[in-house]
Amino acid sequence: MTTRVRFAPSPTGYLHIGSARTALFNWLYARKSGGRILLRIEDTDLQRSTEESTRSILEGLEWLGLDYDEEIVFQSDNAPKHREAALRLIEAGKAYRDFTPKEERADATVKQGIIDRAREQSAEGRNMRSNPFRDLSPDESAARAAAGEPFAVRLKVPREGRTRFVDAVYGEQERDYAEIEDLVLLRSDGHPLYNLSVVLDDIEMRITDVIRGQDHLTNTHKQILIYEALGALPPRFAHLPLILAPGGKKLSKRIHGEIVSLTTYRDAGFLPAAFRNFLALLGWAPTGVQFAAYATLGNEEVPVDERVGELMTLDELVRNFSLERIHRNNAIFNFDANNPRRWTDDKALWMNAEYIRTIPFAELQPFIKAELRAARLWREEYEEDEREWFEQTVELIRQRFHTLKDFSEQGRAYFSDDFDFDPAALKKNLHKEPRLREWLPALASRLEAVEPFTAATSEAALRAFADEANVKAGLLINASRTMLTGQSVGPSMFEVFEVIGRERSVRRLQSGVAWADFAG
RNA sequence: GGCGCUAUGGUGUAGUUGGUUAACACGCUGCCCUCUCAAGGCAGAGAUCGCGGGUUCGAGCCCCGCUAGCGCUGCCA
Repeated sequence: MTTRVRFAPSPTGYLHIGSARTALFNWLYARKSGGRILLRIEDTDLQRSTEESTRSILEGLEWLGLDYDEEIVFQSDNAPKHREAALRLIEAGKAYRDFTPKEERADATVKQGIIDRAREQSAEGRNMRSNPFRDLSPDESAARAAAGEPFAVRLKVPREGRTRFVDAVYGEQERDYAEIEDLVLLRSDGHPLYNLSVVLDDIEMRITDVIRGQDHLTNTHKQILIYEALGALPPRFAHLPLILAPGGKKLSKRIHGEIVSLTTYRDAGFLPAAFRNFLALLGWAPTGVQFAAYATLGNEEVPVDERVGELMTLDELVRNFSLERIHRNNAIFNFDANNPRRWTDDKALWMNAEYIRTIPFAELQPFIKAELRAARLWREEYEEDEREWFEQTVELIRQRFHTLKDFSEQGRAYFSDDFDFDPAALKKNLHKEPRLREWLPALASRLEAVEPFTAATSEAALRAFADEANVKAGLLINASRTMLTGQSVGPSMFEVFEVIGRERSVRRLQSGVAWADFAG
């Protein structure tokens, strides 16, 4: 039987990084086993579901490079079928009508209310089968319903027995029926509830393996009960450990903000491959990852079998993936909201930088193009006449960049004459030595005569000039860096000269802008 | 409260059927390289493997107890 898995997010917000990882693992498993991965939008909670959220989920998946097979299923479309199924369960004696009036609950306090009630009930020894309508005669039940009395439909959980299943990650699971309430299948307003809808849809979509967050582990027993009531065979289950915030707390939008949203990483200049790689390593690792990351991603000279580092291409992830290697303990996503340098997990940041400086230029190019275009720095020539120059420049600057944003921010001066000077750089490299105001234009004149204009020749010219003026070359070098790029840090200055070119270099060295607000 | 799950340095992880000084990556510190900053190289700090018992010649790996964290416990998903 072909493996069929599904990713089933509820569209009640952006795509959470935990959900993104669930999607990734489902995708990896499907591709590894030559099966199919389906997408189902669980929008049964009409109040909270939004189309915008659905769009953002689709965008997120696309960004991560996770495609899906077959048509998207919208769970709400199946609501009528789910309702009928619940009603049939009543006919079959597997469920019953509960005429208890609906209890209204304020959304903000539900959680605490539920815990409080559970605590009380367990203290006085709760009987999960105590609902007075459970044993109402079918005739009376039907009569009251026919008279228009509203009712919810509850599953009639057998009095004696246990559910059991073997989770691919967590192993054997068992639960006594006595611990499971007669769960509601259908609300009194006719809306089918999560557990029912999931089971019905998974059956209809012929899902063979359900891979989802560990928060569903204990609820799986309820779903198994529904499968049994329906006379259907449950799929295999694999639950994933959760991703927690520092301190082991739940990672939530309200407390942690945009850090949990996948789009944040896209917008912050992450390469999808890098973030995907990072996500894959949260709660999973290939056998014996004990080798240092191999030097170059996508380096064909490194035999595939020896690539067991942490840096893996999509193909490698697929090849190495297995449910058995998934951990059982929750992972902590490390970040420090008060530290801009560590706004997100260190390792994610490192991995992105690693990808940016090591993937083949051709793979990186489209992302840089998009970034420069967004910053209005892109020129079509970069793909035609100036293609070589563009590649040389990118190769030079990407070595020390961490995100795609750096290409339009720190790297702005390479693509535009309109760039800002870092005040700290001005102070440190220029204003400290007023004589630079004379030296730099003089240096510019020397450079004008250099032929050809390359890193080597510009270096020779600069060093000769330094000797004659009796200044340290380093002083001129650092000053030039600031004049040419606006910054105090960057690639080797002579490489920068070559890439910026004679004309622009000379102009920038002669420019007075950097001295504009210099008082001394 | 009940039930379930988990527990290796700050974080992510490796630790094969129990066997010598607990491994890798990120981060951190120092040095080298050097025109700056990265990268890279070298060196280093950081873990009594949650705690307490037990089995064993020997336990991070097995057993028991405890603790902590997380999850579920809804006419939310």
